[in-house]
Amino acid sequence: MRTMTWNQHIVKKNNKALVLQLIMEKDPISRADIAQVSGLHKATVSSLVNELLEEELIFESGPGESSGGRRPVILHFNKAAGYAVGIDIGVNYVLCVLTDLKGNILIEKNQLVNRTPYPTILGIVQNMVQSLIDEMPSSRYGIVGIGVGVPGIVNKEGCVLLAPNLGWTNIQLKMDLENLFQVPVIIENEANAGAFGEQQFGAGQDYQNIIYISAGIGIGVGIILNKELYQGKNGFSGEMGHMIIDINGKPCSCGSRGCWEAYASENALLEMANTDSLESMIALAEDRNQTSHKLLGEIGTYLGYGINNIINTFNPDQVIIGNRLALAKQWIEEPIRTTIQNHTLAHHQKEMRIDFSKLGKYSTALGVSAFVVERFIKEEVKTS
Amino acid sequence: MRTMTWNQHIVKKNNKALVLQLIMEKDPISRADIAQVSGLHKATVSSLVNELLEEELIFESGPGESSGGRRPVILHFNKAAGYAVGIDIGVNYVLCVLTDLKGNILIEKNQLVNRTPYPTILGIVQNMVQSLIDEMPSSRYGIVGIGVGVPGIVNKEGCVLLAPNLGWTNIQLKMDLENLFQVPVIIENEANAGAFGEQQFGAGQDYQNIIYISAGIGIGVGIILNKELYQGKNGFSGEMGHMIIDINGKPCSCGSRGCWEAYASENALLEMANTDSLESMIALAEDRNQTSHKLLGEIGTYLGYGINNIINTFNPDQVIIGNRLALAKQWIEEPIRTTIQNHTLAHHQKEMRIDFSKLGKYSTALGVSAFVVERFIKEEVKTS
DNA sequence: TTAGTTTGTCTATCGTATAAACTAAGTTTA
DNA sequence: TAAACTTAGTTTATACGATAGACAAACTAA
Repeated sequence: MRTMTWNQHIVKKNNKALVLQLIMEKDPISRADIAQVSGLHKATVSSLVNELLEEELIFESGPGESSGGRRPVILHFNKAAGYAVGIDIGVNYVLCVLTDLKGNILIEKNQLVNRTPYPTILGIVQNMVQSLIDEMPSSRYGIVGIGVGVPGIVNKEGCVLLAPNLGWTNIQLKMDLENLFQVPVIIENEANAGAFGEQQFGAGQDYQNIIYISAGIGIGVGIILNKELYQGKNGFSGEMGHMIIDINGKPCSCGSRGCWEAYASENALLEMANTDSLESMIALAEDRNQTSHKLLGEIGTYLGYGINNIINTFNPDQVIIGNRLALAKQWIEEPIRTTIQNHTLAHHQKEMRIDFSKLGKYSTALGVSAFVVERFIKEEVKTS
Repeated sequence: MRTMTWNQHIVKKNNKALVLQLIMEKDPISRADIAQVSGLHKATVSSLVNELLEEELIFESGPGESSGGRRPVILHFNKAAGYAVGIDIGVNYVLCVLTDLKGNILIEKNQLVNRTPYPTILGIVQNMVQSLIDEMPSSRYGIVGIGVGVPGIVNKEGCVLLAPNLGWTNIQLKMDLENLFQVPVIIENEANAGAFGEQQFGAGQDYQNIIYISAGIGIGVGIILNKELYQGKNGFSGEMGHMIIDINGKPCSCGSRGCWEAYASENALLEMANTDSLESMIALAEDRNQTSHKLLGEIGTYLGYGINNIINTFNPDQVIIGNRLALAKQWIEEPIRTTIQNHTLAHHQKEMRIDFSKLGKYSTALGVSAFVVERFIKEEVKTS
């Protein structure tokens, strides 16, 4: 056992990370501002900033506005120092984005697929990533990594243990992609990635404890506590789609009964409606079709039951509803809120926000891209 | 805004805390061992140890066994440097313990109460604590604090917002006790405290992510993630007793329907059995009374449903069942395990432990006492 | 002009961890 | 039994990073 030990190197590393983080967050910022806001001495800031300049993680632009004395030198985060690839593998699509270090999408590739055996998907991914790399502008660090979001159970070693809707078991996705592209690869569950995406760039930027509900064909949940993703012992946390909300309820494909996702997922909706597309349901509802309206409302209510459980469990700052069912916001928001009001403990409702995804279909891809960038920054600041 | 900044003082503080923690954990330990296991240089260890000796947080005993050279000086944690008071306020009792800094109980006071208006309870607590203080051995730091576990919703400012089974609302318990005894006071939800108690001294000592189920008159849950208590935004986390497990189920006192504690708590059991004591139910079961046996089994099954939800949500290392229903371990363990096996996702079951409380009725009192000690140690190491 | 202010750098100093020499006290070996 | 080796712990010198404060640069205000 070798416990965490503390020395000056750690101090420097952390201060450097702090300075960089401040520059990233408040982009046009001067050395003096950093010193004031961080509490570090201006000499310390100066030396750390100079190192970051040499590493091209930041750059200077001309002098800024004077506030009664010498004009400050304005610093910027060099979001183009490298690029990250974020991939969202869905049941009938693969979405692939190239982002800069701030999560802006530069290039986007989207491909529909009808069958999902692993070799097929791996081939598609390989082609998409290769074409992103070919089109990518040149930069100091190039591709800093590849992130992939998968609708299934992923362990901490980047192996997809089970993705029922893709028909995958024990897929060594991380290993395969690292062999193909020789860059760090991060594999995450799609809901975990979506949670991180919304927390970094979307609806959850101002909050500490966020539960993100990925309500699609199934339901998965991403748990952000104290701004960090909680993964559980093996990385399997958030399988709340298989939370029992009806002990005598209908059987679920997982072998249990009364699971939340058997009532509140897109699949459940389509089954109830006996139709085959969420979009057509929404179109019908917009045409004032009473049945569609009612069914969407029921889905909202069922979602509300599960969210009640989430709120009473986690006492979060915010619950974010994302993925496909967020498209039906107009029809499900009201029943969700009503259900919460009627069931959830009063103290837990105070100051608690329920929001819908802001990133839409990009939540997952941007989330994994952000994981990649985070790892890169941590590694870069450390080794110098 | 003043962000966390890093300097040498922090380094020293953390290293000192690390050294102290190692001494606490591996009690008979030498300076050389600490250096090896921590990775710190032996000179550093030596100087930190000397400071801790001056503060009387540790002490030396004679030389230990030689391992081929000079004999090491054995260091011990001075568990008698001060004492903590842990109080568990239940619906019909107040339990009050005096512990040393390692959580050993020196004195214990137990008092049954039949009604629980706040002034009455406060008076009882005051008397009990005062007599503990009177009987307490003298020590360098004396009483380092008082911790109280309460069956209700406690905010982070130590105010009991709601304790339905005690009939309390908005009780300024922390303030009142600090005024009475002039020492730091920590108020916590009973389940949170129990979780911490079991993690520190009981069934959960070897695990990182633990969910402790306090199954008593109601059900509360304490959440330990990465060895730390998770409290949520306001401190209200873990109200999983009011997780809906049956959407069309029976009404609960909270105003909702189908709450877990309406099915799996002691209250639920007594209602089903139409009797008034868990102990008599258990006695009957031991006399091979079929009805009692069956009812206890049903409670086990219902507990299992909720634990299923917990495991799928948190992917914990361990679930600990504590409080009153743990007394019925013999009758409920089997149905719990069967329910999990039949419902919970297979990957989540692997390496997952389900255990029963080891501290019994002391979980909560020892938990709050441990909170107090933790705060004291952190404070002591910092200021020097 | 001149004085004051703000930004940023440079130099000296301080605090902490570390390396290495050293002392202390044992064990092993010839 | 003495010499060589081992291990424990301390002392002294050094390295490294943050900080304080002096300083220079570049601006504003009067």
